Amino acid sequence: MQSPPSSAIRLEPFKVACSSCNLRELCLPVGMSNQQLERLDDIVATRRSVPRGESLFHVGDAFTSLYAVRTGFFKTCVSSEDGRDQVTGFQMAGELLGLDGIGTDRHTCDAVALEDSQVCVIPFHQLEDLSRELSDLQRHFHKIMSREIVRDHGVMLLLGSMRAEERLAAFLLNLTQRLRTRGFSANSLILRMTREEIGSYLGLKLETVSRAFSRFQDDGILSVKQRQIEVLDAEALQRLVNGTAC
Amino acid sequence: MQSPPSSAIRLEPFKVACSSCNLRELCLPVGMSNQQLERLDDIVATRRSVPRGESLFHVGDAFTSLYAVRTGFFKTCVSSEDGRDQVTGFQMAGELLGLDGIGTDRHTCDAVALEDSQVCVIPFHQLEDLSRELSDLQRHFHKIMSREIVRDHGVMLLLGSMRAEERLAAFLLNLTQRLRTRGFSANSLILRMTREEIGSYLGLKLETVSRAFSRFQDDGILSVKQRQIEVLDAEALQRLVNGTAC
DNA sequence: ACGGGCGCTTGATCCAGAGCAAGTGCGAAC
DNA sequence: GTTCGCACTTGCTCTGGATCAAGCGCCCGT
Repeated sequence: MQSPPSSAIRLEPFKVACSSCNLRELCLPVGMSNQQLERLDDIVATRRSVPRGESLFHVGDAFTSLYAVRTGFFKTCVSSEDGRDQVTGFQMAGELLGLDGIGTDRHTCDAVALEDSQVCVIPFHQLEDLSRELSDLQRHFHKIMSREIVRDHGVMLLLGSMRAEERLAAFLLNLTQRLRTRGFSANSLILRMTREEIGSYLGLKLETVSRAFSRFQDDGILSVKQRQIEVLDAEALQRLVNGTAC
Repeated sequence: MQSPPSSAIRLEPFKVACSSCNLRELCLPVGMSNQQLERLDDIVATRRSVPRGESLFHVGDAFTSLYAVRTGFFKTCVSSEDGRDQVTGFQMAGELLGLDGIGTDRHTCDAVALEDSQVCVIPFHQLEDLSRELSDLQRHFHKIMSREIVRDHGVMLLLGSMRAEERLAAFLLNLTQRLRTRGFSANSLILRMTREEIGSYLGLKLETVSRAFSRFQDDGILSVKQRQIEVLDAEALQRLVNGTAC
């Protein structure tokens, strides 16, 4: 095999074409005209493959680009001076990674692929330049950043005021909602992350997550076979999140 | 008094002039030339006064503008379907409010003045238009949004993995840091919010916050007289946050 | 000056979730 | 196919913070 140097990370310089991407309606270029899409295509010139377990970027890495997940699944995590670790989010196809780096020109979290993944590389300064010309692009980019802030507020609400089972219910509903948007079944999902990663995201220990899964199974709300989850009673999950089931 | 209709909220249409504002180095127009500042002055044409206890905006309000705090102090809070409430942040002079509204054209949180306050009204679409012309402004606005995301990640870390006293220590260090940036003493501060609001922000009950304050006072880390706080040993606070003092 | 109420403190008890420990099962490597 | 290791489950105990309850003190309005 005449493969590139033994780096786990491969750059693929061939054309990607936002204009023909089936994630178009989820990703950055929502609602842009074909003509505008061609301009975007010019700057989104490379993909990058990230094997399971590898990082797309690390805390402290120089920030140059945003990344749109094409295939696969990521987690982002921050850590404090002492080794404390916190998963701040999970990203699936069509979602953007790297917004954290804009503020300081350095990434402030790690982005780790939870399965073999591929991302589109979006050089940020070129995106800024282009968005000064295309107000639709500018508008949409601002909306994406704002929604990220709103999403984080939701997680803060969850972490600050919900009990363990409520947190897990909210998490599962959020996942199924996002899968549904992507055309997948809303009732059957395969978790890409460990119990420990779920726990970190939800501010719980892995045993607590495991117990909550078991409890949901006993109550007939879920069927749980390791990472294969069937949602049997989505309404019950919703009731839990709403606090109605207290 | 021939005052405007008995609304608690007053609009003041006279000129504010970012170019001569002493918050210039904290607020939106960081690092802009005088010529650029004049353009910004044109769109930031009004102030708005918000008396203590009143809201600048509510969940569901149409989003039209960002607000820069000129004087005073705000909290932002979100709430879930059931009455659960979560303070998502506290904003002081020079900080921006309203970024949450961009994503959906509706505000997703309440912004409440914790003391009589005054904000500059920044019509958002005009800001977008201007930032398409002034790349420095565009760049800076993106940095502000990104930093907000990074800040939220920090809060998630705090809520997800810190113990009560660590959370309060982190909160106090964050406050003193921001006050220092504004030229105030780093060791003496007056809290603008109740124990309950601190607790909501930190995912704790007000009794726990109160106990943590008492503990810090007993340990000689703080002097606490109601809302008047003296930081006697900032290093001890830092050690707590770092987990070194476990 | 004084009365009322809200915000705060402090004590006592309770409990959800952490921590610890002992398995179990599945998937990957040989 | 067998072995190894990691992810997960489950039981038991422990504890940090919640909850309940009582009182205090400061500020504000009269």
